[in-house]
Amino acid sequence: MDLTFSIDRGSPVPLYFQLSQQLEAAIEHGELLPGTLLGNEIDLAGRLGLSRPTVRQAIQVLVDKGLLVRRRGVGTQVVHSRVRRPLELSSLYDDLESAGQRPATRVLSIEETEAPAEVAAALGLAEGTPVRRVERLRLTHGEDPIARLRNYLPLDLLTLTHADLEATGLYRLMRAAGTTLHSARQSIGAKAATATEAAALAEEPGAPLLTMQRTAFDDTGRAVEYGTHLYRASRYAFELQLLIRP
Amino acid sequence: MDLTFSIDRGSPVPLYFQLSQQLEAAIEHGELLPGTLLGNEIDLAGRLGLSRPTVRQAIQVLVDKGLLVRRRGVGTQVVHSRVRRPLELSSLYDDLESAGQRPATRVLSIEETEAPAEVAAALGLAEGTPVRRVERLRLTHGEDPIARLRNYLPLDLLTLTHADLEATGLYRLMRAAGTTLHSARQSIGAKAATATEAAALAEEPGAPLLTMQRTAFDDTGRAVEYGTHLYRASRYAFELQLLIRP
DNA sequence: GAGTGGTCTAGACCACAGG
DNA sequence: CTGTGGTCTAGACCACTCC
Repeated sequence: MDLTFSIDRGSPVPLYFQLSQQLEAAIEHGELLPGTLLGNEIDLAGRLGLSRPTVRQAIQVLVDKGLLVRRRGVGTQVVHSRVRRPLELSSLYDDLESAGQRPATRVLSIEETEAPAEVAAALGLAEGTPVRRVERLRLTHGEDPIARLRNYLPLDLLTLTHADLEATGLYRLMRAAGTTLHSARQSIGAKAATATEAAALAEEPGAPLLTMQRTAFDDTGRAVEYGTHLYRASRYAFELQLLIRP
Repeated sequence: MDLTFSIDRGSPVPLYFQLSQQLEAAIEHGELLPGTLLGNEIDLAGRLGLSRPTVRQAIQVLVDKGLLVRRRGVGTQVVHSRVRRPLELSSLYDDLESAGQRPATRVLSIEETEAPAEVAAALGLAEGTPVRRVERLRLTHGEDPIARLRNYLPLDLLTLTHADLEATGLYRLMRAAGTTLHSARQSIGAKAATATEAAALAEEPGAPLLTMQRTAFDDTGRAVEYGTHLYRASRYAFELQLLIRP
């Protein structure tokens, strides 16, 4: 533990966050190897000119990320590799964010419709309430289709254009419109492709498809998006990492 | 906010945890309705005879669970319904824990084999290292099969018997043997059933199956279990809730 | 301007792990 | 026994939101 961390008290970045970022970088770059003890919190605080609660807060951030483990009477250790680069919300970020980079997006339609029962229930609206429906195709570099994405949104949240959606991704647009996504609930299943679905996705009828339904909630717990998506099983899988609460 | 919380300083339960539990119960029972402001932290601390950091710690627990939202300059609010009862790690708990309750388990085999490449890579062992392989069938009340579960474990972790596995579930057994699960990494996909798989699961060949591969890690980041499982898409879906980090 | 959460300090005592 | 993290206190100043 002869690493040096530098804390800049003039920065607007919180001290605990400066420290946690530098710790994370050191772990990521292999300067802190798996199993390494971090040294006790009080010494660390003294060396950095911080108080112990501030150091604890920094460490807690990485414990929450699964990079460090605390053991009472022992110390704080770097976790034994592999639990890295979480890909955290692969599905959600890949679907909603996707800044028009790797996978291309083709917008099939943007329409105002009356919410079917399933959608109304998910969004907490009355059946038949007008909502916006967006259908998109996700493609690999303009070639093979990967997924058909169908999203429903309340009308008052934002306005959508084909150009925006093909350039920027739904998530960024919602964020720009002032909506902060906070949590989401997903259900992942599988089914055999119907003839229509197969045609849209360049598969054979009966081919296995992954299905995903998601409801996303903002800050206040309001449902701001419901999506029901289809993925070609031959081209896509959901990666996810989870921490287990004791 | 005329609720009364009682803090017992004689209890071994941490004060912040006593408070967070009572808050959670109040929310769960509808005594604190969605949207309710909690009242500022300093007053709350004063009323309870606690310090502000302790109250903050209690609130933070519920923020992490997605039950409360903090807004600077505004206050702390109860989230607008629906984001409740997370089903948190449905897949993992359902698969590993399963105290022999709802879904029945039939143990097909427990064998010592040499780790194939895929398993060795996941567990961080050399290819060909001896490992324990467990195959189980998950059934609804002894009738229809739901899933075929295949797990690989290092030999030194614990010993397994058919009786134990049908009664208690792998997760509990590992815990009893001193292993604390800490995090897991999963991949969820889909495929068409082969003839063999179809026969085991009472499906037609070609029927869609959900596939899941999982590597579970303990405290120290050591890989302690690798599983590759098949679920009948007609009977099973993964439910999961995730929080989004800003 | 008033009120809120966000951050930070400098201490303290306790519970648990290990030799 | 010593050393560790776990909890807790009583303050302080700041940044933000809303009126």
